[in-house]
Amino acid sequence: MTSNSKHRPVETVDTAFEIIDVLKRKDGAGITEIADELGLAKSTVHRHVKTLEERGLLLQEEHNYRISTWFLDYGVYVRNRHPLFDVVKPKVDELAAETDEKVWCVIEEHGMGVHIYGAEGRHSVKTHARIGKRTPLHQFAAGKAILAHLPDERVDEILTEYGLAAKTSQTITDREELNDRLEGIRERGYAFNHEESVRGVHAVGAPIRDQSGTAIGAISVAGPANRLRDTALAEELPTLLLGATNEVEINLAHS
Amino acid sequence: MTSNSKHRPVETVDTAFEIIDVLKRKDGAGITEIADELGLAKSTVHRHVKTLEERGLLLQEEHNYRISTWFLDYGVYVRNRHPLFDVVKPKVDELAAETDEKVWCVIEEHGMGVHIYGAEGRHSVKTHARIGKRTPLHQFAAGKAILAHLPDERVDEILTEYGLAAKTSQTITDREELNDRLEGIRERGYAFNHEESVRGVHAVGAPIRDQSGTAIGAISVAGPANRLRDTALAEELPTLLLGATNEVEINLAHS
DNA sequence: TACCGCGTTCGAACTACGGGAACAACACTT
DNA sequence: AAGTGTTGTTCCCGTAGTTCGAACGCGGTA
Repeated sequence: MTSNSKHRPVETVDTAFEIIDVLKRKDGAGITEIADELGLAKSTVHRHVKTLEERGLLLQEEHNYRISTWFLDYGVYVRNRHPLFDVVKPKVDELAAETDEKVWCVIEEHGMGVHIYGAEGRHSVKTHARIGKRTPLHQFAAGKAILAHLPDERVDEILTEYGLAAKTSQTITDREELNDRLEGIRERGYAFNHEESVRGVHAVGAPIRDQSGTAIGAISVAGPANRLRDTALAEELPTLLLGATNEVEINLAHS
Repeated sequence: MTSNSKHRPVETVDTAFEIIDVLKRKDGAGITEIADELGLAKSTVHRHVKTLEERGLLLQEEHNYRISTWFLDYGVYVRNRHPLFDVVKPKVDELAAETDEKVWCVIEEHGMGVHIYGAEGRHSVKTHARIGKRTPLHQFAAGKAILAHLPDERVDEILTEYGLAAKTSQTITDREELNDRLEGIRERGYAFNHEESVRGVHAVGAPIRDQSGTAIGAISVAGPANRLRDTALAEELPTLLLGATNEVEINLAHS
C-alpha cells in the first residue's frame, strides 16, 4: 500500500466531505459561510447541502446547517463490529474499577490511534480525549505501545507520513529517541507517558497483539502525575494492565 | 419544510453514500460485489472507494473494504455537541442506578427517534437498541412521548412519510388508535410501551420539552414485562422518570 | 497450462457538476 | 415606507469531470 495518489479522486465526493468537515469545524454554518470557506459558488454548496440533508445527514434550522446523528449510527456500528470491542469492553470497565483512574482502549487505523472505548474510574482525570478521537501514535502511552509492536516498515511509513509533532514540551519529537523508547517498550512489555500529551498527566499503556505478535490495539491507564508515580506507575499499574491485555489476547484467540 | 424533492440532487454524492450503505449492510464488501449490488461499473465503484479510502473513511484489507472509525469521530462529536447531552447524561445514569433497569435518552431527528445515550442498570434487559439506533416514533414509549408533544402538522408529516409499520403484534398500526393514545399521554404526562417494540419488554417514557412545550427528546425506562407491571409500572417508575425529566428541563432552561 | 475471479488502469463520450447572475424573503437603517 | 444589506434559493449554460466498457495484471484453482 504505497501512499502514491496515482488515481484521480472523485472530486465531488471530496467537496461533499469538505463541506461536512467545515460544518464540524464551525459547529454548523450557513450556505454562504461554507461557500466562502471553501471558495465554491453558493449554488454548488446549496445543491450539495440539500442532497446531504435529504439523505438525513444534515439538519437545517433556520440559516444554519448541522451534522446529524446519522454519523453516530455509522460510527457506533463500526465500533461494535470491531473484533476487539466485545472482548475489551468488560476488561476496560474492570480496570477502571480496580484502579479508579481513566482507562482507554485504542486501536490503530491509517497510522493514527483511535479511542474506541473509555471507562471512568472514581477519580478519573478529565482530558480532551473522547470516543472516536484520533491521536498521533507517538504522543501517548497506548500509541507508543502499538508503535513498538508494528513491523518496522509500517512504522517508517507512519512516521514519514505524520512526522513527530509536539503536543507538550515532553512529547518525543526526535526519531532516534523514539526508536530507543520503542526498544525499551518491547523489552519491558508496556509503555509510559510522562506528560507527553497532557501536562500533569501520566499514563501506562500495554499492547494487544494478534497471534503474529503485531499490535492491533492497546489499553492505557491515565491519571494525575502526582498519583501515578514511583511503584504505582512502575509496578502496580503495569501488573494490572498486563493481566488485562493478556486476558484480552487469549479471549481474542478463541472467538 | 415540504418533502418535495424539487431540486436536483448531486448524484455523485448519493452514489458515494450508497456505497457506504452497502458496506454497512454487508459488513464490508469487495469492489465487484458493490458494483453488482448497485448496478454500477466496477471502475466507477473503484474510483469512489479509493477516494473514500484516501480520506480515511474506508479501510482495505485484501479484497474487502470496510467503514472506518472516522464516522465514530463525526458521530460522537455530534452527540456531545447536542444541547441535551451534557444535561441528560447524569440523569440517565442516576435513573439506571435507581431503577436497576435499562434507561435511554432519545431525541427526534427527521421524524425518527434516535438513541443518543443509554445506561445499564444491574438487571438491564438486552435489546437490539444501541447508541445511534433510529426507530420510528410510534413504536416505543420514548417515541410516543415525543410524538404526543409535537405540533399536530408535524405529526401528520411524520406519519404520512413513515407510516405505522408494525414491529410486534402489539405495535400500534392504526392512526385513530394512535391519536387516542397520544391524547392519553398528554393528559398523563408520560407514555407506556406494552411489548410494542420487543416481545416481553415493557417501558415507560416521558418527554423532555423546551419552553414552548414542544418535545425535543425523551427518557425511557425499559425492563421485562413481568417486573414492570402493576404499581411499579403505573406509579413508581413514572414518578422517578418525571422527576428526572423535570430536572433536565429546568437545567436546560438555565444553560 | 488454461481458466476464472478479483482489483486495477486507461481512454473516450456524454452526463451532470459547477459557476454566475437573477430572484425572493427577511432584517435593519434611514 | 422606501432603501440597503443580508441570507437562501432557482435557473440555465458550458465544460470539466464522472461514468462506462474494455483491456490488463495477478492470484488462485481445476
